[in-house]
Amino acid sequence: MPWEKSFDIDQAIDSATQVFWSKGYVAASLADLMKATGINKGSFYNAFGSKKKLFTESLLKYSREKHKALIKELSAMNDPVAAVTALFDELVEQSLSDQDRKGCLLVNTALDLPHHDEDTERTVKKGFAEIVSFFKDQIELGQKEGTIPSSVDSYVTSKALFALIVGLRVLARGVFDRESLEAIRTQAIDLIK
Amino acid sequence: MPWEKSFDIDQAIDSATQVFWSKGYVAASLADLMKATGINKGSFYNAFGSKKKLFTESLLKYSREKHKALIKELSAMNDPVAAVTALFDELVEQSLSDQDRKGCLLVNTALDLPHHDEDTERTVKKGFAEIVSFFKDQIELGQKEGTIPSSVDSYVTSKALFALIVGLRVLARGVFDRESLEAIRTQAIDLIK
DNA sequence: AACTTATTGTACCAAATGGTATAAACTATA
DNA sequence: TATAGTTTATACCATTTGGTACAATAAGTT
Repeated sequence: MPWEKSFDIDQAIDSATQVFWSKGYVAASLADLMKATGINKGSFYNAFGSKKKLFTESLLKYSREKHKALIKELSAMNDPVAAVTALFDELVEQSLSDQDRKGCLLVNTALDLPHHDEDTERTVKKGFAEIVSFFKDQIELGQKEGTIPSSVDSYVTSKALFALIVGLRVLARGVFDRESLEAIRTQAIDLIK
Repeated sequence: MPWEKSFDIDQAIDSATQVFWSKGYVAASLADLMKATGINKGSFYNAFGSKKKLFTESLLKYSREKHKALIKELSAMNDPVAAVTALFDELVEQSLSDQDRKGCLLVNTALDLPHHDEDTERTVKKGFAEIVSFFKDQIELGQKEGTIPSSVDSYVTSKALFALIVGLRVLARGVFDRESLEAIRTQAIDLIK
């Protein structure tokens, strides 16, 4: 085995993710991706096979590192109401502090789902299902603890909370200002009070 | 003034709208638009000036005819809870019956706002503001009537209801099934009960 | 019949698209 | 040192992109 790869493939995927994230799959050109990753065309196709395959890897890595990591952290709080509140707070702040208003890669991709393949559809659905489950788990945990009223329908409310997040992430891309985004947050938390 | 336009420009805009709606602005090519409208390239540029200008007209016409018309109709019901319920019902049914899963042109465009110009941003914001206002008006009307509890914060809840709609329209493009969409609807109505 | 305008078809444009091919240089192991 | 795989650079590919130019034709008004 001669000469190990001289560039960090993981870092390259991260750089590429930034491009897909801010431009979208179609608008992200090979030239953009090469520039961002700093990888030559030859090495690019040798390493990733195609633009599509790289996108798949980007999406998976994003889901794994951004989504799952956050959910895990929040679940560890062992305080359902605080965990849900923290998630909304985090997303509001994240959205407002991002100058590029990239939103969420999974949400952006979800809106474009009719133009993607089944692979992508599966990844998006799975990533989303994890968040809905997080909400459902937190609600049911809170109901056991007595911190969340038993009148809350965990099935209905977990899906609604998730829909609010999706709405928040879309509207944060240029329509809503801080005040309006915080209104969404306020109502969301109110759902489990 | 010789020879009036032989094709219906309004109908052409509608046909173009379908293309923008299902493919998105960037992915909608001139070839697609010419094929859909049945208009030759020469006439196309003579009539619309550019792809961008046609998109602007499409967006305005969509907002005018689809959004404003629906809101006006619902407001005329003079029954706030029923009007809000009807809006969510309508959107769930509309989303599920559309084979192409096009979603809402304004929502699709909103997610792409960072890549559009100020013209488009203004149109989207205005269209959305009208829906938020609709919710706010209905809530306040219901509170006067006594059909909606005064504990509801019309500012917060109108924005949250709108975020739910945006989430619903995104998720209806491939992630959520009927049951999940109806959960959003159920929670939405519960907000004003 | 003259004039004005709309329409159509075709040719053309430079630029960008995703992707392939290839040759040379480089580097680690055997 | 031979070898095998990685890198870079460049050239190339057909196709598509939005947009322009133009001549021919059609149709209504004066």
